[in-house]
Amino acid sequence: MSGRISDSTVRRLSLYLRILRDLERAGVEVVSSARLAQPAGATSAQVRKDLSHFGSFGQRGRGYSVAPLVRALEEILGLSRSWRLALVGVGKIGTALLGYAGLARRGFDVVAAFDADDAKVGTRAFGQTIRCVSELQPVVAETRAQIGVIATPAPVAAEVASELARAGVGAILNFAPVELSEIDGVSIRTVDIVLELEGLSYLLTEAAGRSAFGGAGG
Amino acid sequence: MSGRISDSTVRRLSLYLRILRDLERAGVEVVSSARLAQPAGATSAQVRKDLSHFGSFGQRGRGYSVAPLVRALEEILGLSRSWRLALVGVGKIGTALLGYAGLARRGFDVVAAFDADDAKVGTRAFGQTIRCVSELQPVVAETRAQIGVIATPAPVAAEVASELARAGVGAILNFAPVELSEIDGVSIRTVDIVLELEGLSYLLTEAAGRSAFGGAGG
DNA sequence: CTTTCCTTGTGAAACCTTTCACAAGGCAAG
DNA sequence: CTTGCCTTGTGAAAGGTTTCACAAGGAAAG
Repeated sequence: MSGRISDSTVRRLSLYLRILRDLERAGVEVVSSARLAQPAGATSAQVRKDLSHFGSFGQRGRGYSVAPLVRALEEILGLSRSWRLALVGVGKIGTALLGYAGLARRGFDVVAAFDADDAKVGTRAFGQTIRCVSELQPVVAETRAQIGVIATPAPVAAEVASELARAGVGAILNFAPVELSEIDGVSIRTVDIVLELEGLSYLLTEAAGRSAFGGAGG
Repeated sequence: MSGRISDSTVRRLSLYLRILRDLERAGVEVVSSARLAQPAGATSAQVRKDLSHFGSFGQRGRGYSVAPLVRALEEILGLSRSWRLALVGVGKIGTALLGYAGLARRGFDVVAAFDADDAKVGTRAFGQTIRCVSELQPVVAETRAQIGVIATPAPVAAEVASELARAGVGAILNFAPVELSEIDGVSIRTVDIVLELEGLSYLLTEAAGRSAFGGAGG
């Protein structure tokens, strides 16, 4: 078992965990790979293969015991602990993140918030005092935040990313619409809303083309 | 050329387009696949392969003319027009989206906003009057929104999705933390922040394990 | 016109992910 | 204990994406 695990597998594991927690709350004790796959939009074989990378969690002829599998997935994903987040950029998206109670509930605690705007620095928002970005390095180091969240305008995102890296974060979640170049020892994920919309635009355009020239119409 | 284009190819095309627009603004007239690949985090071969699915846009020995390639990509991605968005859920994320000027600038216009909270219904936010979700179907149909954006709590997201579909949208961008089941004729993309953070949690945990038991430490 | 230097477009190869299909094994009923 | 049913875990096959490597072709210099 366990070599290098693909990104898509890890994504699905998160999804399975979410579904399993719902089942646990609903009092379900045992679940089959098929039942787990359905709401995840996966196949039963995929569920079994994904889990098999980490061990044997099921029982043949019976299925998976929900509670132990929840604990196992939490362990695998590193969710049996909590993580400290440093948020950079308290604009619209940053504020939405600060106010999103779901983060803390799932073990992601914002421990510091930064902005470059002097009008915002020193004010409080959702329990955080906003600090100046010039303090980023010492404050992030001191709070030992492990994950940096970038919600700044695109032009400064790269600079902020390398400051976060130097301050010691091991991972960055980037909401700025730029592809950040790799930083050694730091895992980066970018969430790009415009990119998602453009992807949908492509699919809509393609569908329109098909119905006009190819398919059965509609 | 052109069969079924993969999601990752479309994503990269969006990225290329963004980079090309920057180059165009900077006065660059010709670009090689290598130069285009670098900021996209791709390889030159990948750029050429991605583009080759749609035709021949370059000139051997020279590269790609920036301006024509920008127009071609806009055409391919369906961005030479604008799209109408219907936003459902004007909470923290919904408000951030409404206030995000970047959307309209790139041709994604919010033409209707809905919420279930009576205290919000009738108020205005960023130029939109918030309407009651009970009006969703007629208003979406009337405004002919092509893309629905779901920024509601998870439990109601599935119901909202099928209402949007019935009202005639062809695509949905979902910010609720649920995997929506497929709807015929509707393309769905989910942006799930907690999932992204959990992915980073996995990578951090894995890295810690490696440095403790395997790697050179640090 | 010839030579040199580039860079594209693209089959083929390598690599990775998903799906298939079935042996292994457990549970329950009789 | 035996039979029938069910579900896992997993090699092998299929399917997809990325990378390689090079022929084809254009530009520029002499």
